[in-house]
Amino acid sequence: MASSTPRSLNARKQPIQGRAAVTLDAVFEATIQLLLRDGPHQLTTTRVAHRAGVSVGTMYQYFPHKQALIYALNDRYLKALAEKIEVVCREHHGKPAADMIEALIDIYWRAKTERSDVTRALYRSVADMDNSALIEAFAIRADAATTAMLATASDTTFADLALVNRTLVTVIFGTVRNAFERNLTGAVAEDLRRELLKMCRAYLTHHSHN
Amino acid sequence: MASSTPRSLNARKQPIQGRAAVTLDAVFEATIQLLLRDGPHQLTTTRVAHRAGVSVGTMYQYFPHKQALIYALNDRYLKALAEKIEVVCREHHGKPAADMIEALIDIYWRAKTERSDVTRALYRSVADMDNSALIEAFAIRADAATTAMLATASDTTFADLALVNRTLVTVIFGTVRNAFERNLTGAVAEDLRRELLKMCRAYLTHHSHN
DNA sequence: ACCTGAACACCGTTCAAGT
DNA sequence: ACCTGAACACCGTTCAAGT
Repeated sequence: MASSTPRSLNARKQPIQGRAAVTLDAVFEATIQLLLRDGPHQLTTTRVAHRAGVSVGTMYQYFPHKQALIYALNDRYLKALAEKIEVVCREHHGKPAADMIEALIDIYWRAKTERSDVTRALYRSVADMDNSALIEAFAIRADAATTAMLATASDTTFADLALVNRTLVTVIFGTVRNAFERNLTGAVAEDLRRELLKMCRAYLTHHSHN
Repeated sequence: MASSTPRSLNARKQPIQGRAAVTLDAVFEATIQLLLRDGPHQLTTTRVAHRAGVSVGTMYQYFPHKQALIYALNDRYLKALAEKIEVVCREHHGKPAADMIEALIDIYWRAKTERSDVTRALYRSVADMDNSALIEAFAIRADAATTAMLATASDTTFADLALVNRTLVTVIFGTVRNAFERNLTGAVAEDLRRELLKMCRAYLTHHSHN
């Protein structure tokens, strides 16, 4: 009884009417813009509301608190990313395993790098919030997509598909994140990416040898 | 001239006298305890000061603002981690490359997992703060230690040591972080760790073949 | 020389009053 | 039915007053 129930991070209501959807879009847009321009520390509810052209009270109709707004923003981003991964995975069904891995590295890397300012802003915004549910939802979709893909590899069958898949996904996503955090760019980043691919391929070869 | 100079994240003064060092320790201890118990959102300067048994004003003598406190906390943690890595690397000079990698994975994994609550609290605390300087300082120390180690491998020489080293370090650290973020524990985590080692070894073999 | 804590500006959140 | 924004509690930060 001593522990307080955490407040829900879900949005308070769904945009059912068109007007509400427009309002929501404006709020999201204002949030990301302010996040990019001034950083998470300067992101206040008043400023978001003002930039979105609504009152604070209206914002609180859609988001029960500030964290829910940031949560929703990250949710949007991760859902779009999961979508991209699913598409690429589907496109590579039946291809050789090495090609699959290359495509996976490629899409994830590009998605994070294309708008590195947005990626960075979102990474930084997410702190001080319990984002495990977001991470898990994303991981489940990504795992499903890559597992389904790997199962159809034209040149390899895996004794333990789930294990190999989890390893590859964790290594790739983790490496990209870390490379990003370390600010590796340009030629250095390209080299790393090539080496990551080599590494994954060496792992695949090793597994098909067992 | 339009951009504002960011406030320094460095501590305001160094603890020169013994009393000050004690005070600083109390503040750090209070911070980590509150972070663990209530999370970063509930971490207020008033509460930290109260728990540390000092006044807010005193805290502001040592830290120019709240972020500097969190920055210093993470700095301590990363310096201790770098220290551990340096020790392990030194201990493995002259060993086979595969053993080196195993030791590196082991120490990093253990350091993050041993007090997973602390690791998680620090990850979450760091947001909304520019931590790139911290990350970079840590990366430089880790890179130096692992490069020096790999250069002495008894069974392998590397055509491009810097590249291989950067790849290994980025992959390992990134994977551990991602595994951690995905909340992989117990047998699943153990399996992943074993696979990560296999993968790094396969990569090493591939490189010595070239 | 160092510490204190009331005071200030501003933030997150609410809710009575508007339309 | 939905929106507004003044009001409230509380936070980060300062600084005159203490020792």
